Amino acid sequence: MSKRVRVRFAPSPTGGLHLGGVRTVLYNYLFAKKHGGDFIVRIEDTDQSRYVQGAEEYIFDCLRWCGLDPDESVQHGGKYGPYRQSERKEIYRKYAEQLVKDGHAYYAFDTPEDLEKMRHDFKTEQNTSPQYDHTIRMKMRNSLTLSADESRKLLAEGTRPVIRIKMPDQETVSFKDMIRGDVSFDTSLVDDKVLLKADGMPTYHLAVVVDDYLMQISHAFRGEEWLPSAPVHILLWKYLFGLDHMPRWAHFPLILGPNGKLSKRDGAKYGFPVFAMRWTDPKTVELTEGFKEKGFLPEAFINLLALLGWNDGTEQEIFTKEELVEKFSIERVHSGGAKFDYEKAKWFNHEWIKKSGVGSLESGVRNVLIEKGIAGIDDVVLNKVIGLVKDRCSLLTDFYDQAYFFFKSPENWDVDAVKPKWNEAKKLFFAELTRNFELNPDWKATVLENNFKEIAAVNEIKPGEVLLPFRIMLVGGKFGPAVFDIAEVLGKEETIARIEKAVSVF
RNA sequence: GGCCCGUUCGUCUAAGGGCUAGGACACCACCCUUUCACGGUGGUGAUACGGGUUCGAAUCCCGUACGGGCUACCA
Repeated sequence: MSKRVRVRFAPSPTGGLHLGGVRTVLYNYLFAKKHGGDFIVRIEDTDQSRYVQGAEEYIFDCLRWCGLDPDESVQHGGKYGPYRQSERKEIYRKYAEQLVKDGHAYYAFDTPEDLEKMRHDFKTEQNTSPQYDHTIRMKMRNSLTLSADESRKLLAEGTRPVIRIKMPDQETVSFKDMIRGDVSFDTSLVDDKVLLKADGMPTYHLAVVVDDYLMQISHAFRGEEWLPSAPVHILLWKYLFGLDHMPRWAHFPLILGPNGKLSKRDGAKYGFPVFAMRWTDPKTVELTEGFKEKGFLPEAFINLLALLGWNDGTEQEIFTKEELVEKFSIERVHSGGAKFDYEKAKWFNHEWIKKSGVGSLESGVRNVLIEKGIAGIDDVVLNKVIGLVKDRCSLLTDFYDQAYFFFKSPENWDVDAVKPKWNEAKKLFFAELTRNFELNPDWKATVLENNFKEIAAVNEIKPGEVLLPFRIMLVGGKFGPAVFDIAEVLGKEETIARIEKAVSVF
């Protein structure tokens, strides 16, 4: 039977698509693709008050950039739609009422104030946060405690009830997590979760079960933060559709920041991005850069995320997406949380830049240079430059620091490195060098190097003494790739111009 | 507080009863390089603690500690 794997997203204002989210998508995607199944993305806009315009598109943009496009979604279509939760409202109500009819759920009329009072009144040292559970449900206002007449009266008055699951007392619910093995819960310690809210929208708990059934989901993998509510979902499966149809579950470990949990809110505070792509907080209009803007390649991004909590058992660390699909196995995903290490992330990107062909880096590098104000970039020159400097760039944005001097003549020179040993003999050498370069018909690095050394020999100067000044003339400092390669790319006119300009300053 | 999950170098991890606990990032040293990187070689560095089970435990069991998650008409 073909596998159908889904991942769910809430377009909420709490933040952009963060590392953990992308990794969850990635593992779901890899599993689906490995088994020739369908990868489905669901949008959870159950809480309309939190819904943010644009967040949905943002999520799909991120997935597109990562190369993790779904087979089915609100954007991609599919035959199990609608794929947006708010368009499935009536479906959820039907199942919630079915549960009430079967005695597995009940209407609750408690107001937010009632609930607050309950949490206050029942709070003790042993129980610091009381829950709406089997011990107190009979002390609240719901269809279990009120008579039919009283309920009808409340409804007539316009009170909109919620539907809560009636958790059984003293039952053990267990399931086999594909990563953790057997996990079990005592139902008396789980509260009566709201299934259908007063506004008629379902909570995650109802929606996830109903949708997974109707959409014939075979596997559902999510973050570890969902583990405590698993018993609710399992019970709903049991009551509504039977455990035989329940998808296989796996709960991924969390990705941690330097001091504990990785918070979406803290965005850029860590000194490294936490989002896949730039996210603008709609409330504060605060803009947070993502891995894309920081100069990561999408191939490197999914590679490093895949290895944060999974490995194939060999010592291989660099994987293409195709290799990941082939080698991924859910059983090899770790159960422990992983702390994110930005240094290692940059190493992955560096490896990918080195591995990438000049052509595939071209547009990304061009954008970086344009953003830094370098205009009129020649294609041929850009390609040569990328080939020359890509081994020394960890991030796409490093290309500016490593290559700006190909496009901008130096304004300042590291004169301290030249001046102390600068003399007439060297001046003469460079005068002769420019004359030689002017007449040079074959502007190639190797030719330039030979001529350079010959002139040095004739002038009885060690090449080493004039090599560093030459470099500083061309780029301004003690950095960059091999000097003669730089000169070749710069071209005859520019090289000579830079030498003459610098000589006049030294 | 209660419940659940977890714990191997600083970090990501390998080793699922059996050689000196392996690799990668970071760090340090040396080599290469008439700049800086890349690269190469080597080095420092870990089984949280205490009990069991076993000829033998990082590995299985129990307890403790620590970390994380959940405890909303959020997801």
